[in-house]
Amino acid sequence: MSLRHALLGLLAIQPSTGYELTRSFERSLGSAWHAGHSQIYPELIKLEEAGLVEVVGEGARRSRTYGLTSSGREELRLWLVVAEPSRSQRNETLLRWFLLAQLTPADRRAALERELRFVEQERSTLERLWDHHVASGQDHPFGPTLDFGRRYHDLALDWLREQLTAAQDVGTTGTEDTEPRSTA
Amino acid sequence: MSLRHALLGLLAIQPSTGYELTRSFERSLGSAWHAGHSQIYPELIKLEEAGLVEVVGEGARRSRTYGLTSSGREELRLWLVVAEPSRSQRNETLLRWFLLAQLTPADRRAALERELRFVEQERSTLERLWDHHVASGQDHPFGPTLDFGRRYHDLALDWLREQLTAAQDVGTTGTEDTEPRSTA
DNA sequence: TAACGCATGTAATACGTTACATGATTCT
DNA sequence: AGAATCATGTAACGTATTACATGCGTTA
Repeated sequence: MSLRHALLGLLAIQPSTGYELTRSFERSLGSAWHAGHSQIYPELIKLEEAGLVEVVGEGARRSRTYGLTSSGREELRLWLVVAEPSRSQRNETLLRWFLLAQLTPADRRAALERELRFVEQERSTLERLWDHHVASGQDHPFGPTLDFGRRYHDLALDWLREQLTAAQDVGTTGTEDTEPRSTA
Repeated sequence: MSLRHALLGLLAIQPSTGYELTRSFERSLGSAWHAGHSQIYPELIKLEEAGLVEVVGEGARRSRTYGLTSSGREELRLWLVVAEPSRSQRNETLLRWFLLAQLTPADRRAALERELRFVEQERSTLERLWDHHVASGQDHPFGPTLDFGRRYHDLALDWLREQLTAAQDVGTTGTEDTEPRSTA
């Protein structure tokens, strides 16, 4: 039940509307957790019924701004410090990377090049955000997160480039270029 | 629908029973995707009905070994090379790390120390697996995966240690140790 | 023969995605 | 006035988790 705690975490940073939370998932928390508005609005109502959040303001277009209650803050603390973490992950990108070895060298090169372009794109987006963060001089709560993302993408780029080099060596040293790595 | 492709990928490495696939998720693919046996057995039946896998052998205790059919191999190829990837992720551990900034410095230190112990443990397990892999001289399909995991864990250790140092500085330079970073 | 690990299955519940649906406000 | 964006909601469907359930084969 991590959606609940992701919402509490975002509301601990600042009170927000469901709409703003939806964008925070896309912009700040996307690499750790994903949720769309159709999940967020019902969950906010459940959190309110449970007394963990409360409406702290209403604005234009029927919007409600939610904030943490003290028991919401305590629940977040318990989850982060006391509760036994669940370590299970789902990362479709990583799944793809780990299965690329099953392709022919030609297919593998094509797939690796697509992944490289994707990661390069993401990396440069993060660099722009990072520059902006540094220039602002603000101690934004997602500063460390941004830095982690930059380093992760650098690692991913190195690894993908090595895999691509390895796949190119196979394809240019006389080995058949159309045979799978393992004929199983 | 990545479970389907994760299974096809594992069966591309070698034909396996549902039980073996369950363990592969724990041991090899755990950092990319998770699935338990109660999901795997029904999915294997659906894959068989769809003609993507077939029973290639039966063993003791009613076990069936499944292998890829040629259309299963083609489906895997299409997914890896042609299909538009879905990039959404869920990583509860990362979610926790990104929300730690919302805790008091004391709580944050406690949580970071727990995370450090966990990652150190994982890292040493990977090192043992890596040593074994290198010693075996075999070109195992999860060799690159293992290497990625080692580097990722090194990055995570660096980052966590930096966060811990920062949290300790806050707690030892006269600042209140029991106040949240942001009083929101 | 008891315990353990292998091997499979299903039912109930919870969680997540996609599609449908509506209306308010701002900008051009 | 029309388009874009803000802002919320729900229904149907698909996926995942937890708990329950059974039986075979090996080893101590």
